[in-house]
Amino acid sequence: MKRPLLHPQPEELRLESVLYALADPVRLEIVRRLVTGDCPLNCSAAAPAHLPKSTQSHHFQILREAGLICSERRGTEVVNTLRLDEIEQRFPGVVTAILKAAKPFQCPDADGNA
Amino acid sequence: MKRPLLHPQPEELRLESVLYALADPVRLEIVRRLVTGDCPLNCSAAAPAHLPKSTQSHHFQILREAGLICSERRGTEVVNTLRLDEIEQRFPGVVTAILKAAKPFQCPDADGNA
DNA sequence: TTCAATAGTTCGAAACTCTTGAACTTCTGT
DNA sequence: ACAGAAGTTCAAGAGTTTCGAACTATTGAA
Repeated sequence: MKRPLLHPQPEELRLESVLYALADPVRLEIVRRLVTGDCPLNCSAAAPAHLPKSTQSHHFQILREAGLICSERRGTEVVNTLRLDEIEQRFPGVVTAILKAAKPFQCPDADGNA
Repeated sequence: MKRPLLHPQPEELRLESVLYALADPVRLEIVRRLVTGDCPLNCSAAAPAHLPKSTQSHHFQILREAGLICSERRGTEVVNTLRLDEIEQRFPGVVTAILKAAKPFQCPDADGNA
């Protein structure tokens, strides 16, 4: 079977699902990594080290179905990007405030400045 | 036994717990009711109608232990208030953005103005 | 084309959490 | 002291989460 990584449309995003997805330390960390280096990361690179692959896969599914990330197959790997703009448009300030609160020490911006 | 409604200190608040608490539709609705009418509400008044009391109690416990609400016994009932200022100070913008996103239609303020 | 390696996904079982009725505790008014 | 009101605790069934084992898809040789 081939379920091709379904992503919700912007209108379909549910606030509860977004919060639920971010309420897990592992998933919050994944999102944090995706936002800091703003290039697509494959699953292993985005997830904390030593996390079993099956657990990884589960977390990425939850992030994807909440609409937080977009995952595409690229050869043998799946690369992930944050859907930050869409989420900001639908729920302004929510994810940015969470990400700010989640990392009180380091705050590099998108242009690479510290 | 008498566990006297423990509340975490502001420094003890964990972002994950706050998000987790707000990721449930029932609890989000409770918080929404507590913020709109900004007077203390007892559990039955703050919770959605017809929710079993045991379930109510469970949800209030999670909100309390996440640090989102303060619950005090007042005679035979327990009255609840949002700990909005403390949470805003610890995680600026997070809960306010969530509450804004959670109610796109209605925004009556405390004075009864629309 | 076939093989092995790499990157993820699916399955299944144990551990954990959520929901809810039943029983219990606290406080108030009579 | 008793009945009633408001919550809490307990226990059981349903639903999740975690993670190893088996599986699938893609690539790059041989």
